[in-house]
Amino acid sequence: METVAVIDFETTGLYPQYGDRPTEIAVIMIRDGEVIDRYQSIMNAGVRISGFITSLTGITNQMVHSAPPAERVMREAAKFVGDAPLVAHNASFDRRFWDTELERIGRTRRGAFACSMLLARRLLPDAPNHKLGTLVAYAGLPAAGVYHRAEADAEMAAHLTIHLENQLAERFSLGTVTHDLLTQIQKAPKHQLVRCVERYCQAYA
DNA sequence: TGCCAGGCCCTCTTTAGGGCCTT
Repeated sequence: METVAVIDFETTGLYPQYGDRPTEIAVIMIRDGEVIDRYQSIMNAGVRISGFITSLTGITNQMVHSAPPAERVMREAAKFVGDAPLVAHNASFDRRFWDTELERIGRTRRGAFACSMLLARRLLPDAPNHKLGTLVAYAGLPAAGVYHRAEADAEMAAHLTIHLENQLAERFSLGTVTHDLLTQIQKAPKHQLVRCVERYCQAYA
């Protein structure tokens, strides 16, 4: 599989359109089933962190106060990702922050997003739920550190993505699993997983 | 925590509503 960037944001809240900003980002680069590189940084976006977010993530106002500005961190992160296609757990959330922060520095996203949660709903339908931590435990993957910190969550999402690729390759006897196939699967109706993979294989055989 | 989203899925559905998942 091509090199893919698995990203995770910690933020001040859920809604960039209402002023929420990132406090931390991590990017885990994976290729051929292995982690090959990583980037992580806390960032200062000039927005106060609530007590709830500090209790959730452990990231304090003091920590971001001494961190580099969000614009600098996002430029570094965008350069690190380059043209690689992206993956995030519940990607609709990270995609909104990624696109909003890139717009702030005058850039636009180049790679498509795949979502490990949507993929897990199709490939691991019997999991108790499809939270990142639950899926990591369900699949027997190693916990990568403290939940709700960007690097640990991105690392676990990366291992989950690799696991889902392996499940897909094994189930459908695929030599390689492309990021494009992942985005096709997550867009297909849940009950049409088999048909979606078959169509993809026929089109690119 | 606030009661601010969005895309997906399920069902007591389709002229709808609620839960999941992310911080």
